[in-house]
Amino acid sequence: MALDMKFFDEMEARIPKGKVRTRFAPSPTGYMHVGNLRTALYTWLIARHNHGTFILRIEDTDQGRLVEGATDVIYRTMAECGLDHDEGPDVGGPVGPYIQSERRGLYGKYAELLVEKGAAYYCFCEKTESEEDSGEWERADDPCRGLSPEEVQANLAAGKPYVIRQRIPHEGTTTFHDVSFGDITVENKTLDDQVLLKRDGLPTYNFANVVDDHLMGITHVVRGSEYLSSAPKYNLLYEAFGWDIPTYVHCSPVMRDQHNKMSKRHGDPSYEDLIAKGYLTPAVLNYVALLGWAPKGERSEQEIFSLEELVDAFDIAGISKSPAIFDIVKLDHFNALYLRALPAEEFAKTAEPYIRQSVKNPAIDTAAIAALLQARCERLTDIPEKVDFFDALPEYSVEFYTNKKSKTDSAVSAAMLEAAIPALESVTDWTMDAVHDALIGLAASLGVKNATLMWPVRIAVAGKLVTPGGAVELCHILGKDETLRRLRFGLDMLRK
RNA sequence: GGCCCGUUGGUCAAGUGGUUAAGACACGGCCCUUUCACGGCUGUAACAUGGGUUCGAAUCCCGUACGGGUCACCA
Repeated sequence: MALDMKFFDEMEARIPKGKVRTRFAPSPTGYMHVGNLRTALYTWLIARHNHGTFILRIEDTDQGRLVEGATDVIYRTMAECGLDHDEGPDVGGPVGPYIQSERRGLYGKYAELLVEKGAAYYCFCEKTESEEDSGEWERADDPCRGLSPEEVQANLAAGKPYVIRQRIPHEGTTTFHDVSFGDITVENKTLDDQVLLKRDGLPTYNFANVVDDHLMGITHVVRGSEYLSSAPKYNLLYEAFGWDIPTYVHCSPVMRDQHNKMSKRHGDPSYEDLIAKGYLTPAVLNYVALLGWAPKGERSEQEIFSLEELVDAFDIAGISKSPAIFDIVKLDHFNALYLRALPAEEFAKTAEPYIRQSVKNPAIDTAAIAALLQARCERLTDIPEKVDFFDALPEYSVEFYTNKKSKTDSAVSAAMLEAAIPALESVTDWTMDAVHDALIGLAASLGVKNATLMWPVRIAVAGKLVTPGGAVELCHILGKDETLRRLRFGLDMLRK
């Protein structure tokens, strides 16, 4: 069979040169887990830091695992995170198509080219189960490796189904270089003749990657460390084609604990889950960036990074070799920081729906509540539970009135409420200042410390130990009538 | 089992032959405060292990242990 060499030359001619080009290449399996997001981020950062091009490519060579709507999740997540791409299925570009299933014709041609060059061969064997499943570790040479050209032609002519396998040399070693792991050398005999082109004519992940990364002019390949051990085979492929080898950046996995990767199966949160749980996108991105990467040198103490700052600071050398455990508690901390850094109006707007989940009373000023909440909230989803008492006073225990530091117990609290009620009744203009002055003045005239009066008032109006804001703020937001009603109710309770 | 990789406090991590071994989260204490929180100060806590090399090793070499990855017509 004669290969159309002009075709290959034309493909070569399309490849952009000279600029950094990176790609995020997810499989549309319907779930953007944290490790994926981190890979996307790092890949994007390398492109942006170097004023290069960022490409989105969809790897859908496994028809069996396709999930409906999965590509939309990818597009949406990338857009929400601000990880914009310059080339991709939706925006096009010079080296498309950007969906592997639409490139299917290509891979066969390149596989045949490899056969021509002697670096691959046709295999007509039945599908075999994996060695691991069969319990066999020793792998014999594939019988088709030694087929004569005539035998191959005969099988082909007979229409026998086939795959194309890579012909790995039995002798020698292969060394490949990774930016974070350095040089890794393996003996070729430990590598096996992996399938390049599957029986269905679609390429395997490994082969599609090599072909597409080359044809798309990718300069830096960022991927998980699970691909580390197949990397030597890539080198052999690149060498057989006579192509330049891109820079490899392998990243260790994001773990859920010491032993397990983050996974859907374990119920670990995806990006979308985190957002639904009340985390802010920039906080998630900031935290994820630091899971396996740290700034070097003088910036090594910085932890808070906007996306722009990351673009500026990101350096491949800072990528860690060892796996990092995802710590939701630290994410909480980052989220709290981002929540607090929001302009007050924006926080109020963001928090409003969460406040309204439990505060239905239209007379209650949600902006005032938001102002109290901003410095005391780690997750937006914590809000409804924190503010539910504004609508309805919860049932609470008299023991709440006893607090050592404030020097209160039931008797003292009763006396305080008894004094507070008339003092607040006489406040005509229910402003924050007026309520404040009335209560502080009362404490002074009673000769008790502020806390001794404030504690029982706060308990009576909120019915909770922990509240957003102090007694004065809560009374002010609740309004005069409701405040007095609750104080009287508390007093009754204490008298029983 | 073979091959490959990794190992600094509970967690994320700085550190590239000479440091009192940063910083952050979490945890404890103190201060501030009308509670909680915020903020400020402060404390506990680490170089897996055994050998080398070196005047000197968290840093370099070898072994051991432990962990991870991979050995699919999945990615």
